[in-house]
Amino acid sequence: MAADITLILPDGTMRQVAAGTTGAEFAGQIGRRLAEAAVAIEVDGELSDLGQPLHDGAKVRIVTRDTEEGRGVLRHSTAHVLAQAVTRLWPGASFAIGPAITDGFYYDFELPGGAHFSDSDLERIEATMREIVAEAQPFVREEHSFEEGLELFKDQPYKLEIIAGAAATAASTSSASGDTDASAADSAAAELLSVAAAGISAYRNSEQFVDLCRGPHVPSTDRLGSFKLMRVAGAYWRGDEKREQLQRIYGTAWESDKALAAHLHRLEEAERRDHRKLGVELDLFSFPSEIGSGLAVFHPKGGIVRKAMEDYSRSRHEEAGYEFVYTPHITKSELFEISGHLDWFAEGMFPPMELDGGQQYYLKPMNCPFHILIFKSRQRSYRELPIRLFEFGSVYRYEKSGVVHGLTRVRGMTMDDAHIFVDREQMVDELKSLLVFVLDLLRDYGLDDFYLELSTKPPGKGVGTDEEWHDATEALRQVALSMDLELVLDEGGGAFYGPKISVQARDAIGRTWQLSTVQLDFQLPQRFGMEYVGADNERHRPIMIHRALFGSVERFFGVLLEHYAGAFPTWLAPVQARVLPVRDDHGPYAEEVRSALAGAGIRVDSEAANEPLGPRIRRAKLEKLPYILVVGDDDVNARTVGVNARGSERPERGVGVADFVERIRDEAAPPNARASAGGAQARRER
RNA sequence: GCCUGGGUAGCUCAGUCGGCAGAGCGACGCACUCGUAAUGCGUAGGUCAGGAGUUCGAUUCUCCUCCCAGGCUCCA
Repeated sequence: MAADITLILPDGTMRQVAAGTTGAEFAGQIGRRLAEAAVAIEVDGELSDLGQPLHDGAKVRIVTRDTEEGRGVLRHSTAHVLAQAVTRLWPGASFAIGPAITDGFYYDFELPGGAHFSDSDLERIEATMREIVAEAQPFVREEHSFEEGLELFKDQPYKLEIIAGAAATAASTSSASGDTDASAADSAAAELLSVAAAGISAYRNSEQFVDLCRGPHVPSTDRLGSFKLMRVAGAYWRGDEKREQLQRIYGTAWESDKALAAHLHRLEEAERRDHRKLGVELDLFSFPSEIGSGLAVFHPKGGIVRKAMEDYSRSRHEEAGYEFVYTPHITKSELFEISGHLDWFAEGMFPPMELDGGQQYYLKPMNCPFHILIFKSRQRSYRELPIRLFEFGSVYRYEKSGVVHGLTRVRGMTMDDAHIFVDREQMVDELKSLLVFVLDLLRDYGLDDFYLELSTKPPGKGVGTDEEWHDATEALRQVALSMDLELVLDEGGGAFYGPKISVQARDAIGRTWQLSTVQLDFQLPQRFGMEYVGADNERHRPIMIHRALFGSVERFFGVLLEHYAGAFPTWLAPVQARVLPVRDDHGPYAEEVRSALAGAGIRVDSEAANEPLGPRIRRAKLEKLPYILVVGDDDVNARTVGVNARGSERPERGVGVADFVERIRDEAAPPNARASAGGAQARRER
């Protein structure tokens, strides 16, 4: 007898269902498989529980478990199960927030009596979670007033704080919704706040367990199961280092065991590529503890790779009109007083050393002031501009002990740093050619999947004229668009001294790295009183562009190492070919081949036949050499080599030595020196 | 900087409830002379991260320092 209601499907079609139909029932009417895959329903653009009755005229879309939204629901629901398991095992535990995150979820806890989780606890917790899943507990939504909420969670101090915050927000109705706090913890808490404005919602799994939450959730815990707890970590309440430090448990959850297994496999793959691990295995670099945290030494093989990277960069910079400069590693404090670094970057600097009767000297954290002094060393004319000063400049930054990480976050590094000084008219063209140059060069190193991020003027602050900001920002934007790359706007995210564009690269397994930055600076020229004499015979202030392509050589080395999983392309490989004589008496011929290759500029070595061929091949493969050349009786007779190329199915036999030299010589050359013109620049010019 | 967990041979890791330190791989030596991802035998290799304390005795227990990992905070 209930009248029908009409639902609007995503494709615009209408569907009549009985009044009071829930999302779950609606999904069931469309199909059993859809009902099984459903975890939530979007109603008029908002995610909602499947158990909610639908209203007339609702625009609905079933959210299935194998979509990002669906996984988010699964992960969030799994986080609740985690919290329940912890409260079962540790009665009296407080739980704070537990959102879904990329690939998984976490929940923050405080255990009674200052207890803490250990790794073995994760197994116990996971076992308890599986019990809760097996119990098929429903997720029941409850709506409460703030007063009821305070009573309901009276033993949960963190929940009380969230509710109190929500009540306060609700009270000041017009409070701006734009909290731009970026930390995950805060935004997770903020989401709870915003939906709680009219009271609070909670989800109850059992008599004992209820959690403050906006939802939606899966109908029952038995819809969960493809999860794994990953690790325990510390985290500050609300991301504030002055507040309580809670215990955070991270987990991952997926729509199926298969998807979970695939994720775990991806993690293993990433671990296999970890540059710290490869650095040891391939004997590239190390971090001797005698030197100190975050300070790397490059071994000979790493040195070859690094030198090849740097040499190529130098050669391209030379072509692009840069001039090379060299500056010292330490300086009197005066320089950084003028630049302002001591005002706003002192924490990131090593403490000063006191010399010459009280004079303070600092290790440099940046190269820019030095390059400015080179500019200022004599009077400059507009005819000289643009001036492009390049340096592989070593800088030292006092990174806090907890942030040092492999080669990607170090305390001593070498920046491929350049500063370009231009006048207003040149600025736009210079930025355009610069971005083209940056992307070309990165492509030559084998990265080719980029997106750009443009950071614009922070509201209410900023040195330089509006016109300068506008021109520079527009130039950056135009170039970004003309590169046919995705452009992400970071509105108002620029530094006060100028707009910035950064190049983000995706590596071979899809991770993104922030690499190059191009930063306009309207401030330092002013602080240093930089000038040039213009065509009008007046003095003018140049505009300064800071730019680093690699970021730091160390970091870029680490990125490339992971991108290639240690298998560097031939031109970067520490050893490009190894000659293996099959038997002792092939040794002299092997040496002849080695010498021919070495004479052609190839980095080649050989390994005598002290062992069977198999193990020697294996060793060379583990070292990820591009080419293994096997020489035996046939080759000695025919003046050939057997070529076992990295990545090829089967070795080639009977390749003439001269033919092989021709072939590898091209590959071994840097991209701009190849006969086949393989460089990105050459490709673009064709 | 904070939280938690670590540091044992070049690498990966056992082990020691406080009583002479172990394996595999690698290195080195000898034998094998071999056609595309692990030949055999043998040898060497350790201040159990460093320092202090407790103890008859400390790699093991306690404290401090250094270094590493995963997070949090930070990344101008």
